[in-house]
Amino acid sequence: MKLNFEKFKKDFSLSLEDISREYFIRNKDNMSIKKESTAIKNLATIIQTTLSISNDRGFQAMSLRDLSKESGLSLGALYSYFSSKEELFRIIHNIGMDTITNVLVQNIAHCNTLEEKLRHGIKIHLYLSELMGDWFYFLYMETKNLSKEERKLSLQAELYTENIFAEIIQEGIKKKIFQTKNALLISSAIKALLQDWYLKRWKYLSRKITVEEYAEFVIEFVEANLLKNKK
Amino acid sequence: MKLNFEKFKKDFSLSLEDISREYFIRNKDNMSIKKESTAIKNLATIIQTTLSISNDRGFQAMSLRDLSKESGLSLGALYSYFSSKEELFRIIHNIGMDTITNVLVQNIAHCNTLEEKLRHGIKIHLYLSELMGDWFYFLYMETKNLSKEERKLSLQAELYTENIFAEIIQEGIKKKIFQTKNALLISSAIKALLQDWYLKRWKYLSRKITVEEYAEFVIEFVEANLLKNKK
DNA sequence: AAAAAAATAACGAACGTTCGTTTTTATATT
DNA sequence: AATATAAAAACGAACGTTCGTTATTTTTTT
Repeated sequence: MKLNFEKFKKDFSLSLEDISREYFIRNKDNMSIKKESTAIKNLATIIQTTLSISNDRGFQAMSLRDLSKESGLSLGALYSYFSSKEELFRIIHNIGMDTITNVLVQNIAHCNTLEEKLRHGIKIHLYLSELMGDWFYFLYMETKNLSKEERKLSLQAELYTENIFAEIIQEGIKKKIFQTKNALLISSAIKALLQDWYLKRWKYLSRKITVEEYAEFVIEFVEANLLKNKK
Repeated sequence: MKLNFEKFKKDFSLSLEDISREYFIRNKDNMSIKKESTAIKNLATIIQTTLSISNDRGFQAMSLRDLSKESGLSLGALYSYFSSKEELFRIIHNIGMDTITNVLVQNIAHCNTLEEKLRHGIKIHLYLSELMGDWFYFLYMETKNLSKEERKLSLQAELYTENIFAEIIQEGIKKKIFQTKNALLISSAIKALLQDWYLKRWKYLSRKITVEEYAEFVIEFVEANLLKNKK
């Protein structure tokens, strides 16, 4: 049950090609590209290049000519994989959301104690964002491109994660394991600390802090509050 | 010495007009608008509208026709206040950076105890970001528009704030007031929690959490770590 | 040779920007 | 005080360029 990053990384087999394959299989009827291997290869390239340019200069600032040049596909070829720039955004956004949500849901393990549950949740989030940093950063920074209604859905996803922690803490309070008046604020703070890891990658990278070290820190930081008068 | 938001708000007299006035006076030689009152009025409108559109849809997504329409100034008139869209960005970015830095530097008070100093720093940051939320959000989300070199300067500003807290904590460790192995990580976490306040305004607003409540929470949250084995 | 995929070329709309003109405001003259 | 003149500010149509997108042609694969 003891989770570390190496183990998570090994079990986490989702490559960009896997993600592209799943998308192709689900949507092959509406796609003009017939051959699976070609579709997957190019989809993976397109997504990777888009994430890379967007995270550097912004999705709006990326022209399709940029994408063409940096992906090695012609303008015409690109349009075999999406019908508009807006759709390209939606594809990446939706794939990212779904993938992340699925991995999180599947990995929220049933631990023995609530303390373990809390630690486990924090680690899973951090480890996943370590492996899918591009996606997390993109989803966070490019929400502006969504319509008003789509944004609301995106906000609910934010609250969803927060709620997972809130529920653990609430239950802990009932069972008198945790002690705090601010269960929701603490959940919110946890979320902020988890996000900092992928929003400020450059900082932690330059300081040579590993994801495991950071996870330990966050856990300690949070537990110092929840177990304040316990120890 | 006891600081609360109401007091800070009253003492903080900087309006958008004040900021525009200072910019005008500094740059009047290079400006085609001669009359101070006109320049200030329109500069304030331009800045406010740009911040508003940018924070909603993104600076890149804002066309100058949008800005013209929503500010009430014609396309031609706009170009009397800046020489290019890029310059408009730089003007707002630089004014924002300078203003915020100045206010912070001026308000880092010399408190009696280190604990007070820490609390004071947290409050000042939160109160200021409460009053200048638009600017903070803009500066955070639109860094992409800067050149590589300008970005580096921007990152150093991020580290500057962090360092203020790091130094307080370091000193506290020396004097055996605080206790932690992770002074820098805690500073980094403080920064993340302060940023969450203006990055997730919608969330805290909808939960009706006031800036004072949040400040109290952050202080409590941090002190629980620094004073762990003290109480 | 037929089908699929990629590359090329072209289109109209929208962009940032400029500029000749008009409107408004301030100054000078009667 | 009223009028004439000059300066300042605002206007919006038009320019060249770049954008997303589509139609056509070429290349590759089966």
